[in-house]
Amino acid sequence: MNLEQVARRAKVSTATVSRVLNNASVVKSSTRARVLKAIEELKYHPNLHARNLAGGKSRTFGMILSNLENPFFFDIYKTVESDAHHAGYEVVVANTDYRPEQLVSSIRLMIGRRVAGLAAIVSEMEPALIEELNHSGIPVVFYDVGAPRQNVTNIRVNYRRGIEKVLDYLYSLGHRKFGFVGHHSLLGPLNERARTVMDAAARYRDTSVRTAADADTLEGGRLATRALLASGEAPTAIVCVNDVMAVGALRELRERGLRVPRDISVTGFDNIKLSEFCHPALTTVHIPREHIGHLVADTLLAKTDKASTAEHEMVIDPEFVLRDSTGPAPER
Amino acid sequence: MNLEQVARRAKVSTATVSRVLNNASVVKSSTRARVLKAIEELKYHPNLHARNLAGGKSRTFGMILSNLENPFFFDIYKTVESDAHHAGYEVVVANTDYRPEQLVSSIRLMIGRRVAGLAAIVSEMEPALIEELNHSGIPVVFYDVGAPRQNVTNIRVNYRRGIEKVLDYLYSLGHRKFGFVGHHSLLGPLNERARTVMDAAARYRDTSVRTAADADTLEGGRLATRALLASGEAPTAIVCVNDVMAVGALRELRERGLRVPRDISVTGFDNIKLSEFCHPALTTVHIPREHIGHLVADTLLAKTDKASTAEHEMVIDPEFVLRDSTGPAPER
DNA sequence: GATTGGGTTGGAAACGGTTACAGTATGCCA
DNA sequence: TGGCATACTGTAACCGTTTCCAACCCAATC
Repeated sequence: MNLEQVARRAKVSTATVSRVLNNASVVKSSTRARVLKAIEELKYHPNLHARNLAGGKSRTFGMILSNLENPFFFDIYKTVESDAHHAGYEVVVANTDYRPEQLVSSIRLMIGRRVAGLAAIVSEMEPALIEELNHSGIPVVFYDVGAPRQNVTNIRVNYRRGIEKVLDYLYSLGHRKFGFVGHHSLLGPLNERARTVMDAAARYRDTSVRTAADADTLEGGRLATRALLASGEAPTAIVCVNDVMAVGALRELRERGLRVPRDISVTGFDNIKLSEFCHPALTTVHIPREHIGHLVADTLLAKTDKASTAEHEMVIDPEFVLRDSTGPAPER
Repeated sequence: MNLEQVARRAKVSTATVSRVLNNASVVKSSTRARVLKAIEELKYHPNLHARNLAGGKSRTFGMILSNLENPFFFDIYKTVESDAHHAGYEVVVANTDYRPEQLVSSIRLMIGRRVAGLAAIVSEMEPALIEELNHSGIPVVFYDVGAPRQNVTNIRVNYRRGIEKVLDYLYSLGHRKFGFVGHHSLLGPLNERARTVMDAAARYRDTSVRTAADADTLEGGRLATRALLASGEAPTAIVCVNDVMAVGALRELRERGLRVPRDISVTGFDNIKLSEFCHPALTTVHIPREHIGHLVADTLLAKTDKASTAEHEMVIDPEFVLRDSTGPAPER
């Protein structure tokens, strides 16, 4: 089922069929009709691999994400996909599950596919990989990764500011003992997130912080919280690295008969839809995922369409969202 | 950056480089080393399009889902992806958002990609599309779609049984007025799900059912519940088409000061992780998504590897899961 | 020393499209 | 009637691989 068969059936050359398919240049309308009829009759579907190979172009963006199950990543993906689709591009996704080797193989795959652009929304990235990508000549957008480089746009969220807003608020409510619930990939020595909490808390002389980590899931949040409570004196406020884990934390606390926020306060991060629907609704920090998605899509499209005029670094300031999971520190 | 350049650098022919890449047949180890070195130095990445074209095979499965955001679909996807990856295949996903035209274009795209197999986990599918797929010769696995056909395996969940279990239980608790929260795509005339509720409820003379529908999201569940409560006498139990919408329902009820399950009962469907983590934990129906995922992956792999010996129809029986969101019907 | 044959390697034809370029037909004008 | 745009359409090279088949090398065998 290839061009030649269609051509034969329509009694034209493959070139003409190709022209009809790309509805480019001029084809006599009677010929076009004949070709379309043949395509229809044969249920012909052009081979995309051949097209990409011959055409040299790719109308496909790649997107690599740490955890598509987390609405934070999903929302970004969805926006990018929608924008790209609108512009005639399609998007293929890869999920790394926070596994570095998955990241490597996904990137290789994307290069092999000769995608027209790549968005990497992952928490950490080896410099060597960035180098490899750079060398491939594929336009790349990173989210939250180190130093910007040529051909690479970096979008970063001022995570530190967000955490500080949370801690300031909790401090003002009288909280002095904080617990931090994170996930493994965020607690590596290179990662700034856990450190941010420590640093921010350190601004106040009289505070203490303990941390526990697990996977980036509901269950993970629950287990981390359990670990946190099992070790030493209980905190009066639990700061979670994201909303999903915070919901897991809520569940563990409820099970232990602790009432939120009366007995203990909890905060999330990201402001995913669920944070508004769980009980109690989460005090959290809003990260404008749609905005980020548009930014990513715009950047990719701009980079492929013409010489890049796009910014090379964009910083986004997160917003504090007050809901029902935080309250005054209980008296002792 | 193509085979030829690598070949030139390693002073061999392209055929040899290809052999090294596919580590097939025999290549003298000294030659292989030379080639690998050249590949490394040039940061060469084989062009997958060319590979697929020349090789005629594709090591890629396609997967089309109604709503990847819903953990129900995501869990199936994840299992398939993992199994496929294990067997050396990759998976490309497409999300239809329940939009028929998206489904059509996704299928066309998959055919164009010449995927080695396709899993369509979508709620409805035009016969003409099935025909088109069949004609393409691509092995296909459907979930929950009409009559089985040649080259097509169908996996279906006995949804009716699940709903019946829920209604029987609620009935035994004294409930007589049910509300049904569904979503648009499931309320079409062709769809059996809404009807299932009606039918099952009709077995009891003294019941009444009203329905409301919205999208397959937290917000949708909330709005549908609101619509349900706004119209006439309130039901004593709300049966939701899936867990996500049920969590949305819980939220709306809480906001109205209705306590679950004291004032009103709520049930979900699917048994996603969240149903255990929300408050109150949802009484629901378990659908073995991992099992389904393995089934899908196994079927696809079996179909591509050899002549299909796979079943052509598999039916899965769902299990009732009792939790905290259901209780006796309140006295009037 | 010629023959044989296994282990390696190279040449070149696909795979299914795109596209630059050349060719043909048609209509219009001088 | 010949010349010449103009509007289509066909020919064939090329995109980057795989793979069949032939060729080569070299040691073992006769």
